[in-house]
Amino acid sequence: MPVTLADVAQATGLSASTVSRALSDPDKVNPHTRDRVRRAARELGYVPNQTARSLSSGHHDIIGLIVPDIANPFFPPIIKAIQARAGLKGKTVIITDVDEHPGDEVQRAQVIRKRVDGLIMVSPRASEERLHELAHLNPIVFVNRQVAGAANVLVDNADGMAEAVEHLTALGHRKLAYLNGPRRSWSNTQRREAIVAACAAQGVELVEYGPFEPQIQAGVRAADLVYASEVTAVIAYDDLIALGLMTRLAERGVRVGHDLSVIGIDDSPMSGMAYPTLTSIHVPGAEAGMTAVDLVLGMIENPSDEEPPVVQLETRLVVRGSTALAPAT
Amino acid sequence: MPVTLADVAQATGLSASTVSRALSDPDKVNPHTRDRVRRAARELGYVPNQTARSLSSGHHDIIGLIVPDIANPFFPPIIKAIQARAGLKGKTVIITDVDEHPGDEVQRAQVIRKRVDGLIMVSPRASEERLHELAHLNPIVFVNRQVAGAANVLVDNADGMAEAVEHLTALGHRKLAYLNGPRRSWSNTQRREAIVAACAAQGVELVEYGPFEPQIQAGVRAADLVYASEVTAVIAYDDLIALGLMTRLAERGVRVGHDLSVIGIDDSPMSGMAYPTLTSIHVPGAEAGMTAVDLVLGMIENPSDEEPPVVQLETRLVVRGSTALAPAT
DNA sequence: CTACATACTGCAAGCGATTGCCGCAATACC
DNA sequence: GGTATTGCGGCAATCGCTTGCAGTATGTAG
Repeated sequence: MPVTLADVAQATGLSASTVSRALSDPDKVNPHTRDRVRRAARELGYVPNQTARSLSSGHHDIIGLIVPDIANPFFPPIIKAIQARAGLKGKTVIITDVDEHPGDEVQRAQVIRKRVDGLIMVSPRASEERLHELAHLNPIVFVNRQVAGAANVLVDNADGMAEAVEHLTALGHRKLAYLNGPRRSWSNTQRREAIVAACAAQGVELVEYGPFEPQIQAGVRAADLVYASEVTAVIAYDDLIALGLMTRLAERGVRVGHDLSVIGIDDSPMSGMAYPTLTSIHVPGAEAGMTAVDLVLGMIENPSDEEPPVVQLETRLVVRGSTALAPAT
Repeated sequence: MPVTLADVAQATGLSASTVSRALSDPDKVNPHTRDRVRRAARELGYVPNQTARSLSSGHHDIIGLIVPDIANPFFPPIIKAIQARAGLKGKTVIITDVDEHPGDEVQRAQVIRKRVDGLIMVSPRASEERLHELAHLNPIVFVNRQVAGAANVLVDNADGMAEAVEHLTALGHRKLAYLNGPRRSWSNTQRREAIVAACAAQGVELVEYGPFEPQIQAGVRAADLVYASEVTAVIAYDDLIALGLMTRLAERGVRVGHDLSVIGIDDSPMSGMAYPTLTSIHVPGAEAGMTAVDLVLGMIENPSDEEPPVVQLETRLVVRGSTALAPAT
């Protein structure tokens, strides 16, 4: 039913090889022939069968992307950055959402890997050992998650976190809370350690709550814990939790940015749109995505056996309306 | 380098055909042989080459999904519903975000189509003619966009819109604004016509603004227009615009849900989390997604030449905190 | 006029699976 | 015990395209 290369060949009286070359390697064929082929292809409505092409050529011109949860606003900008960058290089991106099921990640990666030239996994949740199994299906790069022996694009939370604590102390806060993310989250470990270090360095008292899932609902739940405590400022594992927190606090009559300061992490698009606007630690997701694409593409072009590259990106605090002077005691 | 079927065949002393059957059609082979093959495959680390499998079998066990913008919170629930439903039936979903570039949609669809067994396009932005070209690459189903001659899952905005206007008039509002979505958006046309009809039916004065892009920023811009007008209630093309509107109005000291009522459309996850919570017209995205999957799968199983199915889903109003009695004049 | 590049194009061998058809042996039946 | 059945497994064709190699024609040089 569908038009194949052979049909075009027959229509033009040429061989399949020539048609193939005319279409995908124009320099190797006589300009006149090329045009004739192109015209015929167009007229017949020929669309190359990518599957066949991949099978014989060995590449797909696709890069695979695995994210934990597209509903989390942290990811879309990353995804878009990746798509844009890949598009620039003539690659298509296919996205898979594993819906926060760590168990699926590895398996999905294995399957997808067979259909793409390279893989990018953003913030994978699976255990280090399991991810390690994946390191071998090069090219693969892990974003926002350290996996020894594999290409990594990492985000260093320390700077931003230090800035955040510094910002709060400057505003007079002396006791603050950290709302933990998922217990097994690598990011949470990083962030938690960074804040503990920052608080210790700056002599601020820290209490912890959680773990909380990176969802608005969890922030709502967190709000009541915070409300009952005596902290004057809160740093949340991510913007979603911060947002849920703010909403719930507003309901209970707490004026965020006045009675209580809140800082989120990720600097997702929502943070500028909440009310009050959310002070947040900017995580360079888009840059990370673009870097990841460059790494994958690089690894595709010259697959070396050298130690895979590791890139570190930095975070910084973006101050908005949710942080203010500590209330007088 | 990679282990192939032939390798497993050689290792077991069997033929490739037998190995193939043992792996993908277990009943056609002796249990003992089957186990032997499985073990060998496991030991060798054999992973079937999906590309080859697709080429020869003609199917991919994948369904393609094209969405305009994953950053728009309206889509993730749909995407997840689609993935869940497809997963249940043993299919994988690959997502492509066309980033609101209508021009890309058709081309992307053509390309993707070659790698999947069926296609779902959610809220495509391209013109009807262009979409019509796609109708032929069956199975394909359009969600939230009517394309004559193709399978459709449509959402009827009329009910929800009527409820919304009714709700507002019951609260005493007599003059309201509609914030238009993108000019060429099919949904916007539907919604606009529905609200015009509802207002006419209920004797309410209507003013229109826009078009606005479905983004929070656009809502911010809309806010100033609304502020300067004399309406007491606003219905926005979607929740994002409504959210941006509310944020900006809050900044300007307008108490939404008191001085002014706001209704969004989509009932996206954000709406319950804003402050005040956003009254919104619930659009059954998840149901639409699931239905779409069922349609595609159905069309794959028995490709008929009959008129492709069209399913209509309904909307309803979900009242939250952003709507209240009209202020006394 | 022969000899040798040069430029295109065709041949045919894959890529790695699936699958219809056939043959063989073991089992069943009478 | 002879023949019809049935169950397994192998052969080989096929999916649609790419690509190394070889062949032919044209052009240039000697």
